[in-house]
Amino acid sequence: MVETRRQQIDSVAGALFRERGYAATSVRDIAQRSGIQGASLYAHVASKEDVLWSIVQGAARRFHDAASAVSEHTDLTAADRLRRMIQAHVAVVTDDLGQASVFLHEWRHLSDSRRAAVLAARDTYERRFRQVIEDGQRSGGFATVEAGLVTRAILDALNGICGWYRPDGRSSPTQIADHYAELFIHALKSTPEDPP
Amino acid sequence: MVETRRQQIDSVAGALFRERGYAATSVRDIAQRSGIQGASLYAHVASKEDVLWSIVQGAARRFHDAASAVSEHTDLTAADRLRRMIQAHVAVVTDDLGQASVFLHEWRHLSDSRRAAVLAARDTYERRFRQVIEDGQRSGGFATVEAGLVTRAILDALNGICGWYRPDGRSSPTQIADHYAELFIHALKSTPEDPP
DNA sequence: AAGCCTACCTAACGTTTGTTAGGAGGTCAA
DNA sequence: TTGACCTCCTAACAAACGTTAGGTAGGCTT
Repeated sequence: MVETRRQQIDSVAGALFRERGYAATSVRDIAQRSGIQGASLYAHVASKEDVLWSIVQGAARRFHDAASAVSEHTDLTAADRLRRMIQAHVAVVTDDLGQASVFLHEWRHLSDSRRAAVLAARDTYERRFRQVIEDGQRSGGFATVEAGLVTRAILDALNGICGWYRPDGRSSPTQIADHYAELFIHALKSTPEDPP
Repeated sequence: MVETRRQQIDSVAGALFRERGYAATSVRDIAQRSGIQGASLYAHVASKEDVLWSIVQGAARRFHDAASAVSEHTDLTAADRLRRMIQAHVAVVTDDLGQASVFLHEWRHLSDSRRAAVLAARDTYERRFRQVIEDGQRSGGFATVEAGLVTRAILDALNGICGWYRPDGRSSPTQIADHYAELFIHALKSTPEDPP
């Protein structure tokens, strides 16, 4: 499949926004790295914000799809579901660092209604994690800790990967995901002092 | 103690940089919220970057001091040291969200040499956490997990507090710190399958 | 060959940005 | 009272910004 110019622009912009932030990236920067002049970008996009929106939407869909695929497996234990959700999240983040990073950090530059839509999507996504933790607490596998705070800790840790992950680094996405899953699941496992 | 205009500017700028990002905050924004006109800011600061640098330096010092105070307690177990470091970190973050957030997220807008200095300070700070984890692994209290990855997870989770903490929220800084400390220390505790 | 469409270039525009320079008013010390 | 200093205001500057408009070249279809 041949990448269209629009797809290239989105990809280039995603990387630049990750490197510099949305506000510190100009349309001339994006165009230059795409191999065209600044104003030529407008043959493909309506506005700078449209590029941001396109990237954010793409990421939102990927995170949503990834989480949905796991959520439907109610036959699994909460621990296994959490593991799979962590694995899915890490996969989405590391598969396109620019896109994920923009979704996680640059959405605030969107105009009001779009920003509200993104926040809603992020809340929905976060609630899926929280639900799994609460399910685990109800079924007794997980300790009765503050589910909201734990959810935040997990997601912030997962989202931080955007900042330091390098494809040529020591750990592969799968290894990172497995380590993180082990860490947080172990953190949540009931101890003898917390009987169900 | 009366706040000087410079201190006010740093404080205001810290909050604005946290809300909007450095690049999307203009000197006119900072001045306006400080109660003066844009160009008047230059009676107090040399440049916009100088404001950023001032904030980043202040935060760097606070994080460093907080961690140093704990590191010196080699009489404590690794778990207790980690607990105290987490508590100290949360205290610094929540005590001045703007300053902490800028140190954690906006430093990349500094010029090259200053940016390098900040990165070095951040690395030093991160290494303190890692050292405690490795000490715990050596003494047997902590599981033999990837210390680097665990350090990243912990710090990313702690740094994420900048984004969602509200002084009028449900949890006080102390509660958050205690929950997070319990979570990560429990995550690191050896299990029966990991004998020392 | 002619016409249409797409994808680009170039020039330009109005706005915003970080910053400089000159001036005025208020305060303080001699 | 005078002079120096500080803190602000205002005007202005050069550069950068996101974007629009007009034009050209190439490819495709009839």
